[in-house]
Order: sequence, then structure tokens, then C-alpha cells
Amino acid sequence: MSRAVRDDLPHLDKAGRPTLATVAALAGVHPSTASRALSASVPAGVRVGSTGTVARIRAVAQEVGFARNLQAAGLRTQRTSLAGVLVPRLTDLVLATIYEGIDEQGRRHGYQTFVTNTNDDEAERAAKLEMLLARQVDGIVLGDARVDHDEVIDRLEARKVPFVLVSRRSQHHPSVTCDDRAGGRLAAQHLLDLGHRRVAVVAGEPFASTAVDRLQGFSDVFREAGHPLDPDLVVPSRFDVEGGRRACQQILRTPGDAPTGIFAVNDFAAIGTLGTLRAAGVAVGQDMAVIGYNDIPLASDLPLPLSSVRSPLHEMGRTAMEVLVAGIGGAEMSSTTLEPTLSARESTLGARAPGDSH
Amino acid sequence: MSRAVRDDLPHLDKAGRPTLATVAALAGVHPSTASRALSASVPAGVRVGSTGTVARIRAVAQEVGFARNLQAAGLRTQRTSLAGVLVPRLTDLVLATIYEGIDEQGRRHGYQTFVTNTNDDEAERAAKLEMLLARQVDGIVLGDARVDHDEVIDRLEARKVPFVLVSRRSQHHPSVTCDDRAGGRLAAQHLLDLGHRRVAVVAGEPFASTAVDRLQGFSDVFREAGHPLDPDLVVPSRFDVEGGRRACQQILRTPGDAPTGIFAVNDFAAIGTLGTLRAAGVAVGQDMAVIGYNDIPLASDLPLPLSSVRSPLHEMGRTAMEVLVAGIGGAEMSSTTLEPTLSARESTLGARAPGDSH
DNA sequence: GCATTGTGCCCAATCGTTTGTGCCAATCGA
DNA sequence: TCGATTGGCACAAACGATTGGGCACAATGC
Repeated sequence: MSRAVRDDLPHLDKAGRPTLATVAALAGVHPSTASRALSASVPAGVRVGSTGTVARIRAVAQEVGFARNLQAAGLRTQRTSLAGVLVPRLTDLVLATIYEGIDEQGRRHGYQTFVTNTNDDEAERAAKLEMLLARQVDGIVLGDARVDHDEVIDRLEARKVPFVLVSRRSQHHPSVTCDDRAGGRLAAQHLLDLGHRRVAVVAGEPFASTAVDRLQGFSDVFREAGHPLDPDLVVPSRFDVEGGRRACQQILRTPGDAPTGIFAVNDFAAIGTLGTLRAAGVAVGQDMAVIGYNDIPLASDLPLPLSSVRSPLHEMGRTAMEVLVAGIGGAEMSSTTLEPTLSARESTLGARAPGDSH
Repeated sequence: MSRAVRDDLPHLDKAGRPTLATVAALAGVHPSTASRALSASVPAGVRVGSTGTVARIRAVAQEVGFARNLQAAGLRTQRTSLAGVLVPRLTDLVLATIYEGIDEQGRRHGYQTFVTNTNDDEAERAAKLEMLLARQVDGIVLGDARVDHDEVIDRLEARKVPFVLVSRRSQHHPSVTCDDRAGGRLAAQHLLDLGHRRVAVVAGEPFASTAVDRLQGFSDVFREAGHPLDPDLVVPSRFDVEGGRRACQQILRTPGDAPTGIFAVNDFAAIGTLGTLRAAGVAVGQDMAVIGYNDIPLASDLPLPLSSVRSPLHEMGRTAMEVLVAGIGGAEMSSTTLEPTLSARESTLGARAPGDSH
């Protein structure tokens, strides 16, 4: 373990930490030599220094606990090995999971990730983006794109910073998403197969392609089957528990025949829906089928296991970072779509499938 | 809106972005003058420039879309306005919520936060810490401290970087925590009051003070009441759903009288517990009481609302950042403890309290 | 009208690294 | 033994911003 930073070293920085000059002086070489000796990659055909010197310099660096000042290095090299990540909220497990995939893959390529919340707020998005750019990130993963026109994307293009969208698509821009339309279709077909004809949708935010596409796919299937959705039963919502709760309350207040099934475009909204139904005395799985989206880890462990459409969140994050790294390297970036699958459980099947687990 | 970065500007950086020199040249002043004109704070008694010049410089900066290179600025000023945050995992809603508090309060003081996962792994913690230090963060919030000896804390002290612990305490180091011992006592007293005498604990990770202290408080109350815990019914666990599931399986396998109540030191572990109990055909709320910890937002909306001890997560994060900022400013840092409260619901009360909501 | 004060800016050094270039000495072939 | 080569390192110039010091000029006081 590097140890005991001595206080009498030469060329310490103002915080008292050893610099490259410290190491160089102690090893009796020039800072430039120290820099080369400590740079990880063997610089191909370049002058690399004798093995003895390199070893000596590395030993000294180790001993004084030298840590390269990445700010200074980045200033010189114009690369930070930093990827910016913009997400709506990290308290949303879906985004947190995607982020983990991004970070994991980034690390494989030597990138660190700088993630920040935007709360889906336009002003905040712009401000956070500027912050990331000011910190000279090498590229950006955008997890909060708007489906139609997106000012943040415009800026990104103007600045010529490599970027990729994840989770949500926007127009033609390179993105890594799950096939949300197909996922919506899966949910719809499942409910149709179970005999439901009049269903409601907790539809999420209209500016998010995830919500829009899932609803679209869902709606298509019911229309094609001759049972088009009742527009009054399609209510927008936030993506969290509270959003689902409110949307479900509105659904229950809607006049006309009550639906027999509810599709929530997000598992947390589905849980809020379950809460509201329970408070209203509706027996989920019997009187009402509920299906969510994303298949978060706790869906199968709920007191009433939740049916859901599984999207490969972690993989989505990994893939997005892979695309970004390629883009930073100068490659052309293209979009990727991953496939969702259905996890049917008791919230739609009723109490007849106790053996479901994962 | 700053617009249309023209391509024919002088002194662009290598990525084609305008620099301070660009702005200065266009405004017909020296870069130093531009720097002063663009620095936010009015430097007390220092020469500040004529209002006309300042306005002109600012206009130019706006027009060419100048964004200060924070790397270069940080190199010169030795301040990054960056606070590092180390957490076990952001997919843990508890930590994600604390992080949001940290970030929110940081922003108030002009800090950005650089958060990263450590997965509670020692090697990863050390590596991530070095990374943050290499990026010259001004201070660090540590969300994954070990209760006993913590090597990361040692390093932090050696480097003389201001830091504060959050959520988990460790020895005498300044920390902002919830009174976990008191929280454990609340849970215990609640179960005792309901008549439970033989109870099990899904105890969390032994290196986390949160788990240790909650268990300690819980255990104390039962011992004081003359019903000491059966050590076989206290099983360590991870803090997630899967961890709770496994721990509960072990509890169910334990020979001897079955317990009538289970305390999980974390809500996700509690949900895993619910899942396992359900699969085993145990009726929670009737045959078995379950109480969790943290009172996450979905606890009240579960198909069977979960009793829990609420800890003020967001506030904990805010407070921690407040302490850190003071510490960076040179103030002495001291520990703060926040108070938990009980949220009793049907997972312990049975089906007789349908009116509970939040 | 002259000395004094103050205002508005520029100059140049500096933060800690990286990297193209060039010098010196050792090594090699003949 | 001599010239050509090359290995090993030092030099110095960046990167883009900040900041103490100082210069020129205008305003002020007497």
C-alpha cells in the first residue's frame, strides 16, 4: 500500500499532494520521463525508457502515493475519459439500472461516468448539459430524450459532442431502446387472450417515447381485434407510484362500464395502481387484471405477484455505452433495439399460478 | 439562446469551441479582463471593469456560446466545485434518495456532485476513491462506510480531504445518520405491543452500522422485556429483495417453534421476505407479522401495506452536504443524528386498518 | 497648474501534465 | 578505430483559465 506521505517532499501541490515533479525529483529524472514511465499504455514505437528507470520511477510514485491530476492531464490531452449521463431521476429504479449498465461498460473501456438528474425539466436539462460540456466530457448518454423536438439534442449536435440516446428514442437520432411497441403489443395480447375487452391504460408521460410507444402497440392490438380503447380510459401519469395512484383514481371515477383490466406502462405506476385498487376494495387478479412494464426485481415478490413486460435494462445501458465509445472513436453510430418478453403472474392470471418464481 | 457557433472565430480550442481568448479578441480586450467580467461574484474591492465593457464582454460570450473550461479553471484555482459521493449502489432506492438530498443541497452551494457505486466491495471502494481524488474533488460524502475499521476512511484522513459519512456511521468520524438504534427499538416495541414474543430478524450486512444498530436496538428491547432473541432466528442478508428472500427461507427452515413476527432491517429485504412467506403459504398480517425499515414510497401501496420505520432519507442527504460544505469552508465538522418514526400498517396490524394511507 | 488619487485594463506568471524535438553517449558494423 | 545508428533522457512549449502587479490616463483637490 502506498503510504505515509512525507511532509518534506519537493514540489508538492498547494494541497500538499505529490505531483509529477515530486516523483521526478525523487527518482532523479525529468518530469517528462516520469510522465512516460507512468503512462499505462506502452507508446508503440516511441521512446519508452529503460526498464530500470521505469521501475524506479514507478516505485517512487507508489511510495509517495502519487496520483495523477486528471484535470491537468485532461487539459493537456483534451480528453477526460469522462462520459456524461443525463437521466430523469436516479430514484427511478429503471434508470438506475440502466445507468449501472452504462457505468459497467464504460469502465471496461476506461471511461468514468458522470451521471446527473434532470427531473425531466427543460431548464434543468439544459443547465446540466452545459455543466457536463463545461467539464469537457468526451461523450454523452442521454436517458431523458423527448420524443418529438428536443432542444438539448439540438445543442448537442451544434457542439459536435458524440452522444447516444438510451431508453427513449427521439426522431432519427442514434438510440438504444427496447422495442416498446412490441412490448405494448405483448401486454395487449396477454389481456385479450384472457378475455378482457374493455381495458384502461395508465399511460405515462406523453413526451417519453417509452410511454408513447407502449401505448401505441397496446392500442393497436385492441383496435385490430375489434375492441378499440375508450379514450377516457387512457390517462397520462407520472412514472412513479404516486403517478399510478392518481391515474387509477381517475380511471375508477370514469363513468360508464368499469374496465376489467389495466395496463400501466411502468411497474411503479402499476404498484400505485394496485394500492388504489386495494383501497377501493377491488380484488386484483379476480375482479381486475393489472399488468405493468419493466419487470423490476420486486415484481415477482409482491404479496400479489405482478405481471409485467420485461425489458433488458442493464443490457440496454451496456449497449448504449458501447455505441457511445465507438462514436467517440469516430465510428458511425446507429440505433439498436432490444426485445421485450412477457412475465405473466397472478395480477393477471388470478390465484391459480402459485408456482411462479424467477 | 446562445447561438450559431461561427467557424471563423479566433482562438478556438481544438474541439472548435470558443475559449476565453475568443471572447476577449472579439470584445477587443485582454483575456484577463474577460475573465473578470465573466466571473460571477463581484470581487469585493478589486478592479471590476467598467459597466460598459463588462456588458459588452458578456454579450459576446453569450453570442458565441462561450462556456468556461472548468478543467482549466480548476487547475488554476485549485477548486473544482465538485463533491464526490460514494454509495454502495444507486439501484438501492434508499441510497438514491439520500443522493438526491446531497445533490440538491450541493447545488444550493454551487457544488456539483460526482456519484459512483462501490458495491460495498473493498477493492472497488479504494479504486473509486482514488478516482475521485485524482479528479480533485473538493470534498467527499461517504455513503458506504464500514462500522469498524475502514481503510477508505484512513486514506481520506491521510489525504486531508474534507469528508463526511452519511447513512452509516463509523467510529468517531463525522457522520449524518438516522438514529438506527432508536428505530430498531421502535420496531421491537411495536411487535411486543402486538403480543409477539418469538421473532426473527433479517439482519442485513454486519459491516453496515445501519444493520448493526437496528438489530442492536431491536434486540435490546426484547431482552429487556424478558424475551431475548433466539440467535438462530437472526440471519444476516444482503439489503435487496433477493437477500430478504434467502434470509427468510433460512428462517423458515430453522428448527424449533416458528416465529410469529419478522423484522427486516430494510424494506427491500422485507419485500423479499413477503415473497418467500407467500410462496410458503404463510398469511402475512394474520399468521405472521412483518415490519421493514425506511418506509420507501411504495410500502404503503403494496397489495399488503408494509409496516416500516421511516427514516428521513432526503433530509439526511441534505444535512450531510451541509456539513461537508461547512467542512470545506474550514469549519469543524460534527455528527448529526435524525429521528426515525413508526409507520404501522397491515403487515403487522392484520386486515383491520384499511384506512391507513400517507 | 501640479500633485494626488482612482479607474480601467494589460502583462505575465502560474496551475500539473503531456509530447515533439534534440542532445549525448553507447553500441554496432566493417 | 571511425562513422552511423539508436537508445535514453532532458528541454520547452503547450492546454485554457485566473490573478497580483503595474501602467496609462482621467478626475479630483488645492
